[in-house]
Amino acid sequence: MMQSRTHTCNDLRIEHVGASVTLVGWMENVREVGSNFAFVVLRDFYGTTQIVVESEELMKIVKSLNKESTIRVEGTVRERSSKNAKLATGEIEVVPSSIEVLGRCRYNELPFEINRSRDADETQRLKYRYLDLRNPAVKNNIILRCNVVAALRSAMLAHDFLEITTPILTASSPEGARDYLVPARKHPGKFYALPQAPQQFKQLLMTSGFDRYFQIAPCFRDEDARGDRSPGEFYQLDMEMAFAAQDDVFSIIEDVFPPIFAKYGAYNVASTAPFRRIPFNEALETYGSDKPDLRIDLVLQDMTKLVEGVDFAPFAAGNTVKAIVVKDCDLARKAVDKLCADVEVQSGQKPYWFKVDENGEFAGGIAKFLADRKEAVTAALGLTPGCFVGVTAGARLAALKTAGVMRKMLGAAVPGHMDKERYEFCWVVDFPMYELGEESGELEFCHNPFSMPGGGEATLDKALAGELDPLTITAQQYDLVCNGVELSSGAVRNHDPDIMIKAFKLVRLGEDDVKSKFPAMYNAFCYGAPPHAGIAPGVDRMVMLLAGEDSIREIIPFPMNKNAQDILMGAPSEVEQKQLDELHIAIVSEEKE
RNA sequence: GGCCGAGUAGUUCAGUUGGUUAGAACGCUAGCCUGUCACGCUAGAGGUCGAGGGUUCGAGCCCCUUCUCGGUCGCCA
Repeated sequence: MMQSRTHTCNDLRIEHVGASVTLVGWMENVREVGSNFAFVVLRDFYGTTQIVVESEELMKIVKSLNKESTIRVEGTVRERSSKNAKLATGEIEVVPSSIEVLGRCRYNELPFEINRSRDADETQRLKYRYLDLRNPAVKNNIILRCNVVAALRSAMLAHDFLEITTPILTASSPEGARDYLVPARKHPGKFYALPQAPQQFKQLLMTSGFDRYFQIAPCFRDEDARGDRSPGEFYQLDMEMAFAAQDDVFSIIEDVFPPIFAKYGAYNVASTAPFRRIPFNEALETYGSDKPDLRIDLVLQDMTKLVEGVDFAPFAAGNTVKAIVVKDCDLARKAVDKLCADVEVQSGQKPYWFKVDENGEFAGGIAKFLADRKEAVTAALGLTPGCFVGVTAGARLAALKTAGVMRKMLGAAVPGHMDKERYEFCWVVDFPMYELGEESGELEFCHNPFSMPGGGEATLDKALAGELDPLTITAQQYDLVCNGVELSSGAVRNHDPDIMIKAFKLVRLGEDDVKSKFPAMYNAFCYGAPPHAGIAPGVDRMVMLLAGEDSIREIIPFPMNKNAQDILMGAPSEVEQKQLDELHIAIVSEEKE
């Protein structure tokens, strides 16, 4: 057993003094403090241990090695004459009798210094991810991920959920995100698709009589990346419950999540079960977002009526005007301008502002437009000297969303309005079932056509009879939101083929469309389906929140870059003509305009 | 695809109004150093300033084009 070790680099303590030990690991650093005298820092997965080299012979070996080579050290544990309290193994050192080279590092200069890899350029880090991951600060996020997944799995099993895997090669689905397609060799011209989510399979499992299903499910969507959205693939804690309603799903999640956040989170948990439930419309009106960050204590106020008749174009009749009042705000003019510019970049709409000076007078920004109604505005918004008022105006949704962006930025910029170091959960409920398509102007499904409408069949009947505006129909659909991050989306499903047909009829689709678009599910539901509901929290985003990271790439072992490329492995790549031929695929060169 | 930002030594960055030989820190190489632990000291090597074109007596800096990366919007039932 040549490469076995007696201890890890985090094991040895003062009580081991005198023991003969064998350690293996990476040569992290060499500190030469004299001729034929040096301290070698040996690092393995578990920690670091100091090796003291005192002989000419061993010094020769060490000097012949580049840092990050792997070595095997046999020697004796000795008490240090100068101890290092910052290190777990800081009271001892190992005096080697032999040093064996296991894996030579061929380069004396690395692409980045291991312990500072997080400062390196991201492309560089991804290209040398195996070196990046040697950095304990990087590696720890992956360990955290493993622990969280294990905790989720055991919590779900404890709640009597069965983990069932579903196909990775499946059929392309007509709705939703862009699919990743896989050509079918045995079926020229036909394609498999990688699942965007196991949605239909889990609903089929419910129909099959499995009462509680879950899966740490890989999902594939060919859509562009974001800071909190990895391109290509991600993992969900996908779950579904038969004979269940919204509250059943909520209570499982409220049972499973808080202990895991408490144990593994970077911050203390703030929310306890039951989480706050905020109807979609209220979330939009109060926070300007359907994923409100409840760590921020600022709320939106409506001032549409207050500014009626004001001669300022954005306040024109028909527009919605929202205000965010920040008390005791001492943002400098420069900071205000910067904040407004940032809001405009993120929301695509210009925000406005004014201040209340120490005499209660309006000053700066759009103050002059409001001078004639100072008292009314002061009273309605509850303004006091020292207030900063952010104002947004425009079409209702645009004004609300811009205000939402401004709320987040003010919360982050003005001290005292956001306690970052906690987790604030809430459920956003009662999403609208339908919306008017931006291009078509026609009624369309807002989100998931599989959701049960609020009020069920009766509501749809009324809408079909023209007695009810379909835009007021809510779906029994819910989002789990934590710190302004959409952790999860779920719904009570529509398990009744008749109600399904009616739901589709409202968007001008017939029974045939339902059957042809979702044949397996439609047919299955015709054989007696249980009412069922579920949810699918994103594992990557959850770990990101727990790790306190801002980029999703920090918690993925081998992430792709923004452009969905794996720099390390060189994917996507060209393939051999033979492979294309087998798959009946011809590449058509892109025409340049 | 739109908008914004970035690209200078192995790495992270600075580089003034366009003006001599493009700098620093870390890393690397060599030498010195027997208690360092971000070791220290001395010396040294290391640059297609992303690429292409233009303006100019002169471009890292100004203009145009282009590539790459990041952020953001679109997109993500």
